[in-house]
Amino acid sequence: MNTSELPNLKIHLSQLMQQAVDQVMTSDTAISIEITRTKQASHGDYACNLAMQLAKPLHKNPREIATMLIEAMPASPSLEKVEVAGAGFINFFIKNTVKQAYLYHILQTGSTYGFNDAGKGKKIQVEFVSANPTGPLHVGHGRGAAFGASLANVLSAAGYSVTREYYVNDAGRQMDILALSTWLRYLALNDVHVPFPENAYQGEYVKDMARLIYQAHADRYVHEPARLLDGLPETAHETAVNTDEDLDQLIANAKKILGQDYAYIHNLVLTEQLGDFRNDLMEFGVEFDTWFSEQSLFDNGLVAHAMQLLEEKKQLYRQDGAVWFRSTDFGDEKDRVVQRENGQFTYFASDIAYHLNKFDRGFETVINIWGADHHGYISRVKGALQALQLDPDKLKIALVQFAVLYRDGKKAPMSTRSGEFVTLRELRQEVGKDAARFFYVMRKSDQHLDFDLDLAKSQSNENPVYYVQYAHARICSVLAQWDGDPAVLVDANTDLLTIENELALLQQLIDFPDTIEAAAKEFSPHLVAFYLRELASEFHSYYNSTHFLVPEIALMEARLALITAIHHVLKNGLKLLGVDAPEKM
RNA sequence: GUGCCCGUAGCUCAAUUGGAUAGAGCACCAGCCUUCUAAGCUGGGGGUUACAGGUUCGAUCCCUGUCGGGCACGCCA
Repeated sequence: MNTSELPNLKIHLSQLMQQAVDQVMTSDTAISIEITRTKQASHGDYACNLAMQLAKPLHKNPREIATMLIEAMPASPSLEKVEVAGAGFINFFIKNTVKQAYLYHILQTGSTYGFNDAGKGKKIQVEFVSANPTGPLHVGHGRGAAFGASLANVLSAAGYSVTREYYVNDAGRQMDILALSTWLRYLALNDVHVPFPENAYQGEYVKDMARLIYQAHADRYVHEPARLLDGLPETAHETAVNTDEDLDQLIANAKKILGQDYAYIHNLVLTEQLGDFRNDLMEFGVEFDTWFSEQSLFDNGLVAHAMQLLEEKKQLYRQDGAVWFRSTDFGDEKDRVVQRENGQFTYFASDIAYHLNKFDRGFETVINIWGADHHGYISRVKGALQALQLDPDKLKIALVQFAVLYRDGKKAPMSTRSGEFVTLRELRQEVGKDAARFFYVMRKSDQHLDFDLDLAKSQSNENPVYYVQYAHARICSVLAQWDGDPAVLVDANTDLLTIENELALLQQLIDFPDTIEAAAKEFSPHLVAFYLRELASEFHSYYNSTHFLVPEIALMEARLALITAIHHVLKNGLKLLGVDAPEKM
């Protein structure tokens, strides 16, 4: 058999059904032919529910239609038999020889088996994490990172041309607050003490950055501390401030006092934080093609440009000294401010410019991965796209629910500002990259995730990742003991793979490309995780019931060919999820 | 109060998006190492899919209502 032209069985069957439909149907009723895998062996390998769908338009009972379709269907060398079952299902039984023949295909494609061209090379962008560079990444960001990276990998494997992007919020007030926080800590190192604002960044990493400046420049950035509390209430000398207004006044004072030097502080904290993120994410197996600066949107005039376009389309108006976008025209609950009374653009304004820019860069589909707390933001961004005459359906928002941390059976507090959180780095150090990555994508992204730290730390066999990795390691171990040339396995006589376990494994291997395609289509990398666990389960069962290194050479090589194929699929699948496939455990 | 998401075994989660008898893992019970790694395997009990209606050949999935949980309702990001 020519292995390079092996048909995708689902596509093959749907083509057969299409030809049957063309024979049976005279009118051109709109139909969609869905071929699904069956759950039970007695129902064959694949099923089609078309006859039930056609019952109403044809005014006939489904079983009768099913019989007609089967009779009209061209013969296929791949099929053992086709049956009508249940209420009108058409069940397809695939010949064992076809399943066995797939093994050659898998062995030949190896590290690329499972990849397909469902995406047809369409340019797609995945923007994820995009956390404010104002403090270390925590376990909440970890979920977005794991989900986004896995989704991007899956999309890539499904034939899309994927760009992974991180949007850096380097332009806003939060960065000013971090710069101020760092400078105040630095002043303290120089014995200039001001009560540290309650709503500034409290974390230790702020003190670390302050120390960095102090060690390199001593008191170089201590200027006129007496003016620091200008315009603030008298109490600010004794008690820490805690209102937004007071904090903004402090920032303004800092900018005035530091002058040109403010940019140095601002830039240093940004560089430090981004460097830390990049390193942290890299060790988590997450890398980006583009780090896109929000500030660059202002510097390159893209925000002004976007605002001008909206203005031309009469989508902006002035009220109470601010500039508003008519998002209610596009289904939002209320209109939104794009430029504040003080002249500053809002985050929303730069976000409009950013999304306009994404489509200007030629992406056919743009995926944003957001925390679930941002869901109220969707309608205004899509509204803005619509106002700019872009198709809002080309922007897909994948909301990732929060990961709630449990320690000693109790909820762990999570607050970035107060510095009370478990960092992603700590999580990795405690449970390992692989367990963390797998754990994160074991759940559907729109489900809340209970992250039990004690369980994850325990390194016990409750961690599902070990189960899959162990299957991989066992195969490597067997192949090492065999110590033969893997090339000979391509010529193995796969007709000898006839026991139930082996045929089930073959079918699962055949399913792998379909799983990747479904995961890409549904933005559901968890399907890959579940698939891998099921494959590992079937393999472990096989391993326990059947000996591979048997004296009969032909039988041994057939079995080794099978487990080699499993080895490839486990490895390829784990790679999509950012999990290592160790050869020994 | 209004909007969005969610509610499935004791616990944590699936269910090919409307398909056949709702499945796994933990936990619990009983077995399997003289044999390629026991981080494994085999068997067992566990369910009114929160509740009540509706739509149709068929509903965990779609619609309405009730209850319960999360999130969002800024000239913050």
